[in-house]
Amino acid sequence: MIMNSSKVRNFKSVGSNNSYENGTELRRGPWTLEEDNLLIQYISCHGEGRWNSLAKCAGLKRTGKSCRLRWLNYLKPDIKRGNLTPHEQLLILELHSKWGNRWSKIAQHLPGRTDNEIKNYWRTRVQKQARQLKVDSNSKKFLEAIRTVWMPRLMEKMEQDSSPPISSSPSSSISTMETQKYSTTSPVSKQVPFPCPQPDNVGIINSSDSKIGDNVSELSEILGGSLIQFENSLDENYYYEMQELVGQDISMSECHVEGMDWLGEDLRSTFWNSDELWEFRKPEDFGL
DNA sequence: AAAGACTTCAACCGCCCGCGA
DNA sequence: TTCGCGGGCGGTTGAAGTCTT
Repeated sequence: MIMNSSKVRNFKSVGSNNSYENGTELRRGPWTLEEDNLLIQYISCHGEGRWNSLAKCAGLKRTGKSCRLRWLNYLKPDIKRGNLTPHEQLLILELHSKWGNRWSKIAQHLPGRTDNEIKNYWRTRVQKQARQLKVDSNSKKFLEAIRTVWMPRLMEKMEQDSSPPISSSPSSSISTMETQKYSTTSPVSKQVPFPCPQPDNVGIINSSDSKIGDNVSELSEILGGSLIQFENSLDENYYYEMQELVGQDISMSECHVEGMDWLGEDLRSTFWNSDELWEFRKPEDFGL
């Protein structure tokens, strides 16, 4: 895709330090179609790398860094455009919980997605929710919320998108079982508001011939089995830990904190974008 | 319909690291 | 050993688009 010309930014003029030795002014700001073509053609002939000399040789009045960024984030043929799929969002949430702001590392596990895109997603979607909840996006409570609300919803969405409507085959039962582990409506997940990573957990997820099974086993592989077997969390000690953490009573049967329904009916009925997932985004809904 | 507020995301910046001379 | 360069990374910016009042 070529630069959207309707979104042209009027960058401030380039300062004296932004020029070649020969006095040629360097361009900044949005790339033109012509520049994109120059870059694409040059790379297709000579390959990537040596970005500074590449910029000069290709006749681009850009810094090497700018060329590199334009290529990697926008022009590279395998770049995937468009909204992140639920599976990709789930991966980002999980991998971020594991690695933090290591965007490029996270991006390595999302083919066609760039670190910049993932970083933007995190800042615009995830951190936005944290702001609305008036919690730090790295706080334990917010991470809980991600795990107990957002991720189960993503799993549900993944299943919705990928599973055949009804089937009595063994593979579909695996898919259903998998969904139950994250589903907000399943008895199990309702009882477990806060699955913590347990590295020793194995095989939460059976591989199956269904798409969701593939996605999930991929996740499991990437995360080294750190996804949670929700059943494990039914342990009483865990339950009390959770109580202490939230500082309120949690009903084991309803995933319900006194005075607040973690996953109220309204929420359960709302789909699908991430904002909808957080319909109850008022801080008090989290006891914050 | 208009104006202001908010969101998105491409692009830039500065820091850091590795490598070769 | 040190210096310079290339490249990678995470954080930040800001114009355009969208939403809300």
